Formats: sequence, C-alpha cells, structure tokens
Amino acid sequence: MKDPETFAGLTAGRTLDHVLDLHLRLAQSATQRRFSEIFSDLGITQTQLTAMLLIAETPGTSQADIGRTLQMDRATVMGIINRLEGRSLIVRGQSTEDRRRQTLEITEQGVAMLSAAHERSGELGLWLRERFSDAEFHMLAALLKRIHEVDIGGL
Amino acid sequence: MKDPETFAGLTAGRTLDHVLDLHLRLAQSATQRRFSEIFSDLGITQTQLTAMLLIAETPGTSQADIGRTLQMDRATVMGIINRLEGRSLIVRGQSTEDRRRQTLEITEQGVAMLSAAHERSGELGLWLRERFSDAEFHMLAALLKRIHEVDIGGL
DNA sequence: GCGATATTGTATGCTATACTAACATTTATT
DNA sequence: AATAAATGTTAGTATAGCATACAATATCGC
Repeated sequence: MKDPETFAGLTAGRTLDHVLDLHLRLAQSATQRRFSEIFSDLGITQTQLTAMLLIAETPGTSQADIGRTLQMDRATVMGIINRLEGRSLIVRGQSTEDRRRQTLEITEQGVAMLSAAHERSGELGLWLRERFSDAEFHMLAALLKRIHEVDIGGL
Repeated sequence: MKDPETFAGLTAGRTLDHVLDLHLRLAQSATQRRFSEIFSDLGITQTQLTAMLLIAETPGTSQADIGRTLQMDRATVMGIINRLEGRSLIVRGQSTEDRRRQTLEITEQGVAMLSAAHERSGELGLWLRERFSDAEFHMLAALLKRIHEVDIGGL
C-alpha cells in the first residue's frame, strides 16, 4: 500500500477510474460509522440530524425544500420526516399560503435533542479535523462541493 | 450561496462542524446516483462492482478479506456475496488450506459483467474528473484516504 | 496435547435509506 | 377553462448495515 497508484491490492490500470469513487465511499462510510458511535445514545442518524438542523434554521420549511437541499427524493424525505415526527422531535403543520405544503417545526423535545447533539458534533468535527491542516480541511470541503453542487451546471 | 462560510442556508456558527461531513455525504450520494444512471442496464451497485473487482484481482479471496478491505461487517459482506452468487456472477469454493474459508471466484458471466462495466466506469470517471484538474483530483483522493485509512493510526 | 480463544462463515431479524409508481389535492400556466 | 406542475402521501421493492447467535475450524498459551 505504499505505491500511490494502487489501492487495496487493485492495480492502477484497471481501477484508476474507481479510485476516487472508492475513497469517497470509504471515507463516507467511515464517517458514518464514527457518527453512529458518538451519537449512539441519542439514536439519531446523520441524515435525520441534518434534516432537523435545516428545520431549525428555517422553521416552516417543507419536505420538498429539504429534498431539494439534501438531494433526496420526496418519498425518501417522507420516511425521514415520519421517523422524526414519530419521536416527536418535529411537528407538521399546515401552511396558510399554499395548502399543498406542510410546515415543519422543531418541538421542545427536538430542541433538547439538538442541544445534546451539539456537543457530540464537536467530537465528530475533531475526529475529522485532526487529520488535516485548516487549509486542507477547507480545500477538501471545496473540492467535495464541486461534485454535488455542479451537476452539469444544474440545481 | 455565495458566502463560502455558509451552506444550504445554514450559517457557519452553528454548523461549521457539519460542513465537511455534509459535503462528504452529498458528494457520495451524488456519485452513487450518477453510478446508478450509468449502470442501470447492468443492475449492479457500486459496492457489488467493487467486490467483484476485488475478487477478480485476487481470485480465491475470502469474504473476510473483502470485509476488511472495504470495511464492512461479515454479515454485510454475506449479503453482497449472496446477491452476486445468486446471479451467478461469482462462485464460492472450498479452501484446501483453511477449511473455515471459502474461496471466491469470478464466473464467465461475471467476466462478461466486468467487461460491460469497464466501459461505463470510464464514463463515471469522466463525470468526476471533469470537475478537477489532475492535481486536484489526486489531492482529493489523498485527502479522502486519510479519513478512512488513518483510523487513529490503525489498520 | 489440551483447553481457551479467535477466525470464518452462516442464519435471522431489525432498521434506515432510496427508489418507483400511482394517487389526490392544490396551485400555476397557457 | 383546460392543462400542467408541485406537494404530500401510500405501497412496494431493493440494498446496505448492524446485532446476535450458532457451528466449524485454527491458533495460541500452557
């Protein structure tokens, strides 16, 4: 594993195209695993927490908005919101302007959850940051951003 | 979304620690989505393809080896190998040296699948590479590697 | 050699994510 | 007014990931 052109026993020739995609997947799954450990007592997932943060930042958002921001299907967002509402961390309300929409709000229990999560976020942040200089950290974020933000000039 | 310190409407103060983890997740899911599109006619997933490539590169590997390389649980690897074997893309054999182990081999159909996948890999590679210079591409891969490779100095 | 321990594969069951397809309601467009 | 689009919902499917338990085999410590 010393040759920078190889990965996990795969020679460069056949799998160089896979290298980035593999690193991306492994890095993401490692982070998710670490997240699960740190947040295990809260019983919340990365995606669920992100959804809650979005709702907390923009009270009254809709499921469709969350789907657009996190690039998730409507049906997928449904499932996530259902789980959060099932645990009374958020509530659905009715929009007065657009009667198709439902407003999403954080409950008191949700606020408590976010507060508890906030400490642990720092721990996860440290786990990630300790690998990088500040410059590298920002560079990495910026590079990753290009993958999901620039979707053939879309969104 | 012009301020580099904000993301998706979240202000830096509360969620900066989440920025990298979010970008990582979004980048990975965007890549996976693109993969699904490109490989849709083959009906194979990123993980399954990676497992097949590992087996192709190291015929006779075991499920445990794959699990270690891809950082997956034994039970998880089981499921993936079951799906691949169910489609006759690989076969399980018996190890002569260690009778706990089973050897994994690519079948003829598996070779055909890898061949068909190889073209499409290029397409996915392009989709990723077009966002970056060569230097950036390698930098990104190297930075990602630190997240999963250096797990508190392990592996 | 023998007992304790570790490794490997397996089976079961549970959960979360992600997607498709269809449907109803409401809003926007033409 | 008719058509199209957006939103939420439901139902069904597939995949991945995990915990747990079990059985067979290897390895280690003594």
